Amino acid sequence: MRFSKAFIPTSKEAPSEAVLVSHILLWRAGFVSQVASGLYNYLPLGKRVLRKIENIINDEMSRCGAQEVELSFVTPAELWQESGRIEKFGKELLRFKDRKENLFVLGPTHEEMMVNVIRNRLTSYKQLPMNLYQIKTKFRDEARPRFGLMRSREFIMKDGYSFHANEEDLDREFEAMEAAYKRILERLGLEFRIVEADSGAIGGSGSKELMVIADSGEDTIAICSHCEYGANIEAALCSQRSEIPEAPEADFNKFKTPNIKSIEDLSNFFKIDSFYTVKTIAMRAIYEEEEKIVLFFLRGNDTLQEVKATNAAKALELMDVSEEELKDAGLVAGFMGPLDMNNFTCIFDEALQNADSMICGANEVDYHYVGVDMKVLKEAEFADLAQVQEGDGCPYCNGTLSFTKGIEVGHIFKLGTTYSKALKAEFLNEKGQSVPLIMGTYGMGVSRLIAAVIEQHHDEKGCVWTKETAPYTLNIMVSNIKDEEQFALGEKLYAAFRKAGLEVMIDDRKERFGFKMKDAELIGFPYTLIIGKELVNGNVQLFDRKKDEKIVIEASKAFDGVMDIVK
RNA sequence: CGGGGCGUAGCUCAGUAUGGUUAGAGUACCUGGUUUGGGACCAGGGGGUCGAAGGUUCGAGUCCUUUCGCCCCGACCA
Repeated sequence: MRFSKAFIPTSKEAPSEAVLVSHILLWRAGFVSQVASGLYNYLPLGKRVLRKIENIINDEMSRCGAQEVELSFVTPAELWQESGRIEKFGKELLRFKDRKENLFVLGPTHEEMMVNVIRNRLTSYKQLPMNLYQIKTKFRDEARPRFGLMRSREFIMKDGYSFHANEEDLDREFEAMEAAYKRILERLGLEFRIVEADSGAIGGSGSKELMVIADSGEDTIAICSHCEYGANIEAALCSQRSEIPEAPEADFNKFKTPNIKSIEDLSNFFKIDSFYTVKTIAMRAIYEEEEKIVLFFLRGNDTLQEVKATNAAKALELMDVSEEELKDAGLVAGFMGPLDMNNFTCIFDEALQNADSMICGANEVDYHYVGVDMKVLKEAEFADLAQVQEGDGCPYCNGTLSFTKGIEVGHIFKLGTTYSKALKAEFLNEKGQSVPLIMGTYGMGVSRLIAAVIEQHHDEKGCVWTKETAPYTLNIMVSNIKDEEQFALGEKLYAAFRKAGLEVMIDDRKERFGFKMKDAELIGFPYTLIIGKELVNGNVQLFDRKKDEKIVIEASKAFDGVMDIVK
């Protein structure tokens, strides 16, 4: 491509609404432009990068025997009613009617559509397993799109779906997909971590997220200092505390604790470690049919992990409860405790199992119980509710956990039969029984990956694309196009590199050296071949964007010299 | 959906407190010239329904009302 003819609107200044470095640079370098909140145009350079990433994905998918399809973006609302997700997705589903008044939605993900495609077509165990995927525009009418391509409403996702006759085969495919996703991210040159994720209300036996490490990430992940363990904080586990503080000695008793409401006040008041206090958190749990107050109990030094709590309560979501509402329910803010709470659903954190010598609220203003043995609570429901903290022990080795921020670029999921049951996608097994297909789903945010690559690969001058992601591998920069020798050599090399199949751009614009160099650095070509003032000495220079250095090459050997480095 | 901020040239922004020439600057763009190794210089030029609608006023970018859009924090996010 000739720069003089290319549509690459670069800009010295950043748009005021952009905050994230990837958003700023992709905009400034002319890769994307914004249409409206959460809607972006891909300009020629952006489209090329997009295709690069898609090619890598396609390559790795075909190595795994997955087949590419393309499903309709507009999907009949009926399918969403059938699966029950039309309510669940709520306003994120963009709905509209056609001229015949039929209701449709723009696909935010395609489980329903894919199941619809294969049901009554994958009907025998002999046809299994099957893995079908697509790379396609998705639309989710997010309440709050932000951070440029990172979280847009219209975005491009690779979504794959596999179908199996049994759980073992799903496990095998899940691992194969994990390995494939790992290879994709490695080829893209990303530093990432595959972490355990919350499987959420969808159920299924497991899910993993692919997190690109970046300070700008929206997710917090806990990673082990020693082993491979990593988990989204929503699902992270930790080992049991190794150092147990000395237990306070006290017989069971009711104690006057005037105006002592917080855990901090309580541990100061009794001069004990908050480990021996019981934290009580009341939440309003929302269910499909009803809503009710659920009480969660943890050790005072732990904090409630809301996603874990939501799962433990099997609720759709949890809402905060105001002091007013607590009072109406007969609860005393600041003095709630687990004893005699038969009227409420109570869930205890596992750390409270067999806990002794505890201090907890007496459900009476200004009173706490001391010396409580949790064993008095018969048939209490225990679950993992506490959020892991930095420094906690790894659940699998003796390493410690630290927190880092990640960008979720992929999510792979063992779905099981949730959708095949809802949409009645069944096959005949070896025994001739009709059973639902067992499914896995594998998502990867392609447009988000573009932003993630730049989040990790940039400097103060601009983008630094890796060889596999760059829109063009080589930029030939003719310093002064009025210099006939420079111009002629540039054209000659441009033709030669093109013939050799290299993705090459020639900057033949009537601009000065500095101007063109700034653009080259902003755009982030991995290599720029500078044909300039050194030519009178018989030399050209190859600028390496990542190393930020120029090496001199004899002009007569430019082609081979560059090919050796660039290929 | 709650809280906050901002809408003036393609982009960055001044002007709005206290209403008053023909609405400005930088940058980008066009023409001519000079220049040619780090976003050059000189001269000339094009480009604006001041987000929109309504109102107050002799007069509104500026005041009032309504509304739309964009960004940030939070809620939310298979």
